[in-house]
Parts: sequence; structure tokens; C-alpha cells
Amino acid sequence: MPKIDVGRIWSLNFRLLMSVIVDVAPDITELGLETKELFVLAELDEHPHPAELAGVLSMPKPSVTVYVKRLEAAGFLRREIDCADLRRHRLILTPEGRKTMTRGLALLSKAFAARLARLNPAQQSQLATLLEKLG
Amino acid sequence: MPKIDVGRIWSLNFRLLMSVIVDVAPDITELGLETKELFVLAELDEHPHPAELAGVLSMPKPSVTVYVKRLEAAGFLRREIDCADLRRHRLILTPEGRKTMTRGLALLSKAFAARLARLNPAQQSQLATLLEKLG
DNA sequence: TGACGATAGTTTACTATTAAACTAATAAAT
DNA sequence: ATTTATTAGTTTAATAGTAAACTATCGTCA
Repeated sequence: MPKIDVGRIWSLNFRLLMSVIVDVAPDITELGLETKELFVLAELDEHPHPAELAGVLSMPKPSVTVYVKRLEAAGFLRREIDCADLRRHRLILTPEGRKTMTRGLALLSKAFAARLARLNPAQQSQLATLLEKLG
Repeated sequence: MPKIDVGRIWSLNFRLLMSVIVDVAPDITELGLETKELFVLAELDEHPHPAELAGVLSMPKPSVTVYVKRLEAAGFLRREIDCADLRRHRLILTPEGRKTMTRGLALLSKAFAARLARLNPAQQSQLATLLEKLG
């Protein structure tokens, strides 16, 4: 078993993700949102509250406030006050928002899939499992 | 074999890297540089010219200008004019810069390795193999 | 109940980032 | 040789991101 260079793997992985983001950004912008706003939309079903979103996306709460405000103005999501806790806002994708999110993720997936294609389906499945455990 | 959701792999991976960066940022700051400046230092040996750095790090040239200026002021790198092409600046790590870069990367590796500890050794090795193929 | 600490989300005020325009040097074409 | 196009790096001007402080609500313990 060869010794693993954690830092090198990290760096390769980081550069990979960043270059995919930069490649795809102009196409995402054409959908009417920014890359980070797409990330917010993509987590909305699983994490419908701003504070949770800030947590899973590793971004500060004020940034979420800004993105949510823009996404709401653009008609991609709406908010409801949680009756059980009046502090909380439940965020809900509009049909238009869901359509746009799906398109955006498709763009991202397409660009990423080009790299992922270096793995066979079994390896891709393996990678998914491992990353789930790390999350 | 279930169909692989590329977007999901993407998102898991992205969130993993971002959370590691956020975890480590305060410790890196204590070394006297910012996270993105560390990334610049880390690529300096392999990519000693600002334009190349902007390319591999997927960041705009003016950002590199800013980071390099700060790193130079902090004594972590120096620049030489390339005699063959007077437009180009060759960037060189100072001994202090190299020491700091090594420490910074160690912090990053340690934080990443901590996440990696959720996997058993066989799984870690598997992940390393998969990510290396993607790089 | 009411006082205290914690939590959700926002606002404000400041810093970081970057697109666009610029200078300087090189390369290629005429 | 001189024009033209290209490239390296910087500056400027504007936008994006965020820490700190704020409001409102909730939970709990006396």
C-alpha cells in the first residue's frame, strides 16, 4: 500500500471543481442566476431554511439572505412563515425555480461528467458512496 | 446497478471541500496569510508566473496581482524580471515563504485527513485512487 | 410570569474581489 | 522599418461578500 499524499489529492480535487465552476458560470448566468444562487436552489428541497442552507453550503448567513432575496425577486422561490416558529422562513421552489435549477444542475453535471467519464460506472458508484460518508 | 447522479456527486464533493476550507481558515490566518494566498504559494514552484497562476487556480489576473503583492510585502516571495521577456515576472518563494506554505498545507491536509478518518483504510485508499483518476 | 440565554433572519458598514481599461513588451505581417 | 495583433501584468472603478450588531421569537428555569 503506497503512502497517500492527502494534500496533493486535496489540491487536485479543488482545482478540478474550480475549473468546472468557471467553465460553466457563463451558461448558468444565461439562465438568470449566479452560480452560488444555483447552489442555494439545489439544496432547497433538503434544507428549506436559510440557517440550514448557510450550514450545508459553508457560507455566512448574510450571504444566504442576499441570494434568497434575489431568487425570490426572480420568481425562483417563495417563502412561507413557519406557523410553529415565527422566526423561521420555509423556502419553497416555484415550478419556474425547479425548472431552472434542473437546467443549471444539468449544465454542471455535463461539465463534471466529462471528467467523471474517466471512471467506469462501478467506480462512479463507489465514489458517490465514499463522498456520502465524508459529508 | 443504480443510475449515478453526477450532480449529487458534485454537490457532495463541493460541500466537503468548502467545509474543510472554512474549518482551516482561522489557523491559516494565524500563519500571516489568507487561504487564497496559500493556494498561490502552493503553486509557485510549478507555475512561477502570475498569468499561469491565474490559469491553474481559476482566478482572474487582478486577483493574482493583489495576492502576489501582499505575499511579496509579507516576505513570502520575491520577484525577478525575466531577461528574455521583460513583461514577465518570475516569482520565487523565499525560505520563510516555503516554511509558511509547508505549514499551511499541513494544516489543510490535517483537516482533510480528519474527514477522511470517517472511512476505513481500505476506503481511503479507494477514494485516493478514484480522485487521482479524476485529476 | 418573567428574566435570561439561545436561535432565525436581517441590516449596516466595511473589505475582498473582479471586469474593463490601461501600459509596456513581444511577435507577426507587410 | 513600421504597422497590427497578442500577451504580461497593473490600475481603476464598481460589485460581491461578510463580520458585527440588530430585531424578533423561542425555550427554559426560577
